Amino acid sequence: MDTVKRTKILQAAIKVFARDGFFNAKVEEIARQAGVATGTTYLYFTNKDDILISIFEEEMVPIIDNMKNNLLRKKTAREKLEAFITGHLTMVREKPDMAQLLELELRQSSKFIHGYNGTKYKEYLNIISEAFILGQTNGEFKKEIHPTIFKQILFGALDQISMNWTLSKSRKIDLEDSADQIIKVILDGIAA
Amino acid sequence: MDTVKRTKILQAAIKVFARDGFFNAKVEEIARQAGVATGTTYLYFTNKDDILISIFEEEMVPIIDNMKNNLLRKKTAREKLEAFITGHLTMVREKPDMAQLLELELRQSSKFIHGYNGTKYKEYLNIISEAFILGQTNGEFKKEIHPTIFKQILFGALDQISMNWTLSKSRKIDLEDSADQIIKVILDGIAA
DNA sequence: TTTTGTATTTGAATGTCACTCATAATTTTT
DNA sequence: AAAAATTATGAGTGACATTCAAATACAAAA
Repeated sequence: MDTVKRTKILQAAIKVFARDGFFNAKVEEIARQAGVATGTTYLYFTNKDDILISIFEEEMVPIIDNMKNNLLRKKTAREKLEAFITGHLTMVREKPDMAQLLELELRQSSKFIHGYNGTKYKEYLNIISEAFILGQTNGEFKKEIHPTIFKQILFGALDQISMNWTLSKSRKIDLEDSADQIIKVILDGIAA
Repeated sequence: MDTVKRTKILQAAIKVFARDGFFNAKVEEIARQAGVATGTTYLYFTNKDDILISIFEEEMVPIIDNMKNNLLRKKTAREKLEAFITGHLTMVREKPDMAQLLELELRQSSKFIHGYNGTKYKEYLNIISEAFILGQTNGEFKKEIHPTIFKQILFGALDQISMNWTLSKSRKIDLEDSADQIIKVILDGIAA
């Protein structure tokens, strides 16, 4: 297994998917940009979906790493969750192409939506629940909220905001601002 | 424009999409189930995506209607938001096929994700922000939170939970329970 | 009723890919 | 350097979505 060639194909795929979208991207074009024949692609990946999912799994590694390190530096659970929220949105703002791939294109892959047990996806979400559990243990957070549900709530909120920003042509909404608002709502609630 | 035939095709499409998924569904099969020729489908819809989006737009009408009526009966803004949350999850539980279509298949449509200015989608989300604005006006909710961001936070959370439930084979998680948790987190925050 | 005109329907044909596989090129082993 | 094993190639195949020339149904006029 030639790792160099595999990586070349993945890098080409990132470009092509970002430019044309997953659906319109042609495997032939990915191969061309990677400097290999169409068939070669299928020696390294089982199909087009597999290319996309592989991009996800591999791009998530440094993202998860980075996020975990950042949270390590924070003392309270609240600070950790705040760091997750701002960190996620900063990532979306600074790497919009990658964000578009992970947020939008990935969801068009049938294989991803159904039956995909993405380890990296789970790992990313678990950063949230771990911080939350810490907060429950040390008395910062309410005990009656289930960590598994909480991580879905927070991630769902973040994801929706990110997606909207990525989709909006103008991108006039300030993501820093959105981060503050999410923090306020989720951590403090909306009651006056 | 034969409305009867159009409806027949849409009904057939709902069945086929629910059974085979959007991606695997064949237009020929939809036409067969509707009792028309393949080409006829294209007299009523511009393409496969258009069929799916039309289903969405039309199925959303009674859902939106029903939701608005329910909220009308509630007095406080908090009660309205609670009703929205439980209403949405009840719908997901009681019409899982339709939920799967609206939550999962729809997002695999490239046309829907990009550039789709879904009126009905917006209308549904706006129910949230209207209730929220009411709460801000009458002093129930904090004034510093932007209604547009709030509706995305709440819908994102709801959607994530719904999607997970729909995807999970076992469906062992109780959606009633999830509703309570979302209400607690979003309305009251997580601080102890 | 027949004819002429119009709107609707049909399904075979077309075009576009994802994916395969027989052949070729390259590398490794003997 | 020949044989064996591995890797790469790209023309070919099959599966649809979509189209469109021809057929059919329908309606209005004669």
